[in-house]
Amino acid sequence: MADPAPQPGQDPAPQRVLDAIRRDIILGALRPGARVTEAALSTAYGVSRVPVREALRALEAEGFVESRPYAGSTVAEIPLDDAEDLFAVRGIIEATIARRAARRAATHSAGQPPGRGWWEARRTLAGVLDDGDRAVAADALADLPELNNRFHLGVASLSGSASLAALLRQISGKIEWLYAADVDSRGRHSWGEHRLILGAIDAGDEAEAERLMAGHVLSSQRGYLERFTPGPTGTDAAAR
Amino acid sequence: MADPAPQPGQDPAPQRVLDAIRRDIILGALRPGARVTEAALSTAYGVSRVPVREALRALEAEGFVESRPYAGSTVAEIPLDDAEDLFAVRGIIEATIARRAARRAATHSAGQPPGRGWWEARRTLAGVLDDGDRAVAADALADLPELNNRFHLGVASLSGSASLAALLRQISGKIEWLYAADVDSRGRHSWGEHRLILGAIDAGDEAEAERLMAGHVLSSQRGYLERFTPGPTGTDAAAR
DNA sequence: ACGATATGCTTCGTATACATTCGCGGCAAG
DNA sequence: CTTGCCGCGAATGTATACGAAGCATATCGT
Repeated sequence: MADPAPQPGQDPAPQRVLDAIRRDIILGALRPGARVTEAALSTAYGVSRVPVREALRALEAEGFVESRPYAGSTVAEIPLDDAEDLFAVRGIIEATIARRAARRAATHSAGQPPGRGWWEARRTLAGVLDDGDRAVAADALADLPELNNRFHLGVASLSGSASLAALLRQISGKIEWLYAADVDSRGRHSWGEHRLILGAIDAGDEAEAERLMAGHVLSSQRGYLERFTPGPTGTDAAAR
Repeated sequence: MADPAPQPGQDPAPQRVLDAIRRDIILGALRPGARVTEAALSTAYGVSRVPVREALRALEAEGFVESRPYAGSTVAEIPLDDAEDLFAVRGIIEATIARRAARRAATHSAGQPPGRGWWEARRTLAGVLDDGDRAVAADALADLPELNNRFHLGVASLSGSASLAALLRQISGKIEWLYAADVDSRGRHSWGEHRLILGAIDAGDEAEAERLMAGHVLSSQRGYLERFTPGPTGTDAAAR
């Protein structure tokens, strides 16, 4: 069947609201400390208060807003002081994910059938890499952060671990928040590493995949710290 | 003033439902794959469907249930295959938290005023340690997992990093799920280490706090693996 | 002038009612 | 006998309405 109307057109609405609010927070449209009221959001997005409530609850679980009963919700503070530690944790998570993905690829090469969504994830990943290469060639650096995110989430899908993928999603959002308005930063210099990582995964080389991913995240961290911390001594460079 | 009504009686209700459902999942009352319907939960807990929806959305963010639009929610699978990796990631997070807590304690000792909730968290932690010692002395091992959890979350509060605390909460829930019905396992042998850790934190010894916490988590992991994996070779010991 | 109390508004929490969609059983055609 | 289609039932998604709790401000008394 060609699925005459299988496309729901758009996600169920709480999802859209959730993504929209999170995007507004990450991109700075909603500043930390700002009060976010249900009524305002519901009118802004043209939905009822119930979906907004669910979205706020999810945002709270993700750490983007803080709520107190009967006291309302406010946008949380950007975790500037946690930058180094967040990068360190992300490094471990991503490296583990890469290793798991490589292991799974090796298992599949041995003849065992891959999981249900494996081929789909693998194909999506290939498309992401091609899109990224095109964006780099066209100097469309504004698209890179989004593609970068999709690449790393794609590798998480490849790893087959929902737990690790969820952790990555959470911490990745925080780090994206750190980059804030600095959109065109994670430039082309690290994009090329993606192909190497995926190559190691496809080859089933666990150690190499883990090593490459760890270095990839580390270079990202280096780029961030060089740009945002005042002094190299790194005492308390908090912009707080 | 002495806060005439500091005790709100009970948590706001969505919170209670959330904790109750999560507890049912972790303790096995709700088995993986089971369908969880809003109506059933609302009647079971005597609340409306809206708070149940919020709880389900939060559970989904935490990875305990999986939902598809218009298709309902089901209890997720226990991430048995992720045990090792989850412990590894948890080790990094907890060690980082311990180091941060020690750094903060050292800063405070230098004369700077602690954050708002610091003293409260520190006092709570002391109480948890005492309660745990009493439980150990009375052979009330059933209380230890809960106290263990409160200790580690307390240290997270001491670290002052909401981001790391949120990550710990998430991963800690997963690991608690792994232990499942094995309630009286994380026995007394590792409880005594808590006091050492807190001592290093109070002394402001970052390196020691980090080292002790890493070893503490590692011993917990050892205990888990020894109990649940069939063979020492560790091929594919998945109970799947 | 300062503080405590009281009042009003805003916001959250909950319940009820209606629209939309998915899954499944039955039925008919090949 | 298999296969495709159709209709029904149940559960989810959404909207609206109402009661309860906090917070801010204003007023009154000392």
